[in-house]
Amino acid sequence: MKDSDIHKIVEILRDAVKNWKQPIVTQIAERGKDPFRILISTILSLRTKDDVTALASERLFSLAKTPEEMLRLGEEEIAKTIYPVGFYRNKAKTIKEICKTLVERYNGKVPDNLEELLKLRGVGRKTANLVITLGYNKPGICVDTHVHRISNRLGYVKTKTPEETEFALREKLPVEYWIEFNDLLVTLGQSICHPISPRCSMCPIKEYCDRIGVKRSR
DNA sequence: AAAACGGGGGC
DNA sequence: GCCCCAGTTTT
Repeated sequence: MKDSDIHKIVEILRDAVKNWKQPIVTQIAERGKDPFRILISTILSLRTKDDVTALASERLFSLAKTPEEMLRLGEEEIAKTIYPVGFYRNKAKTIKEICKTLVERYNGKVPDNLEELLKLRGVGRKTANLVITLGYNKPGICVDTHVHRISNRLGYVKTKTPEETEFALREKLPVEYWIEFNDLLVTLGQSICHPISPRCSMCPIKEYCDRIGVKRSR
């Protein structure tokens, strides 16, 4: 693709994703933009299917809605509640630790900037950027495996790691698209642009795509 | 750079 | 049965 194609691509995807299933964290974000809910839901969603994540998130938030309330739950209780998300013991520990830090050092509020968010145990660049964009509506570029894969497949960036992709996008992606870019590409990635054997024939932006690294497609 | 965390679902 | 999944931390 040409760099100038990005405007057309975003425009097409904006229209197309309305008809597709939205990523779970985006769904949760739309219910009420509570940064704490976004943060915890994102932690739960790591390497875990959407429906399982949604169920676990709903159960956990029915027990506690704030860091203070959640801190009163035992680690075992959290683990039992969020089961069967992947890495559930690990995540229970992470959630407990994050709540403790939020209450003790951040007055029970989720930080609204990258630097502070990244200090939290279990929060990497992907999670931190998602909280900033969905929770605080601030410019940020959240790069997960979908964004990393598709940005390279399109030929928009040429990078080896998600972190490199984030910095490359910061250089060339128009800032007005930063917040929504992640949601558009994740939705496309889950519906059509799969890691293996993507369904290129029905992709709305196929005419702009270089298909870098795509061996077989449907 | 690679391993570890981990259960569920698709094929 | 084998492989993959909105990652991050540890070795």
